[in-house]
Amino acid sequence: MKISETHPFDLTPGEAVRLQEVLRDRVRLAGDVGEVSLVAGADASYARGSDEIHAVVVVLRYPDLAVVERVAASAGTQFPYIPGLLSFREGPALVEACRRLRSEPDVVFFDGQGIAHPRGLGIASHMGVLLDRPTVGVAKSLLTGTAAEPEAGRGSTAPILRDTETIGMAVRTKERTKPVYVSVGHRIALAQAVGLVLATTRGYRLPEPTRQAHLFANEVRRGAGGGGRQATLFSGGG
DNA sequence: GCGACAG
DNA sequence: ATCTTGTCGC
Repeated sequence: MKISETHPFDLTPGEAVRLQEVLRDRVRLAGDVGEVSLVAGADASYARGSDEIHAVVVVLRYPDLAVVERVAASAGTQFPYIPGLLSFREGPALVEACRRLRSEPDVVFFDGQGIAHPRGLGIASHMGVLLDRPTVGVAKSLLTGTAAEPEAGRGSTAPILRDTETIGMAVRTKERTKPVYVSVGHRIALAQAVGLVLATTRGYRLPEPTRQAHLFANEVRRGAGGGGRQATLFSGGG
């Protein structure tokens, strides 16, 4: 996957905030992804006290959700986890993993917020701008904004509000389970983002692209004796 | 000033 | 995010 744009990541928290305020104006909240044939999930993993980030991207064919490609990249970081600045910690490894991808997914799901962020630039939006590709934020909890509890049934939604503005959607992907929080990353409409999350969920709380990325990231970390690269490709099995 | 706070 | 066994509920 081609990286459209880049910038330094070794910034101070203050510089990172200023960069977010510049990049947020580049985010596109609309866009029709059209016919979807490949959906990717990206995630990162790391050991408790470690600053070695293991990032992965897993590409699934849509709508059958067969895994078509997996790539991983590991990178050290000095940036700590600070709420609101997650992408400055996980971003470098994620960008490198994206760069190693041969596939051109129609949309990429990231673990965390899109525009449902204090400055409108969660990790999904940030990565979307750098990749210039449609991205969606799928978070397990809220960073900012409020949302009512969606109705009990799978597929129910409730808007994530910041004042009167809808910045995302709480989505019940599985009954009797806490909802996931979906927000536009870049170049996609919220309704289509929510539709894709529901269409790629199979019996678990998290959509398959995200879930598969989660599993693979842990696999990479466990087996990464400090190494850096690995990639796995699957030819179409249909 | 205090509490909240993606992963 | 990670550590970490069993356990209660569907």
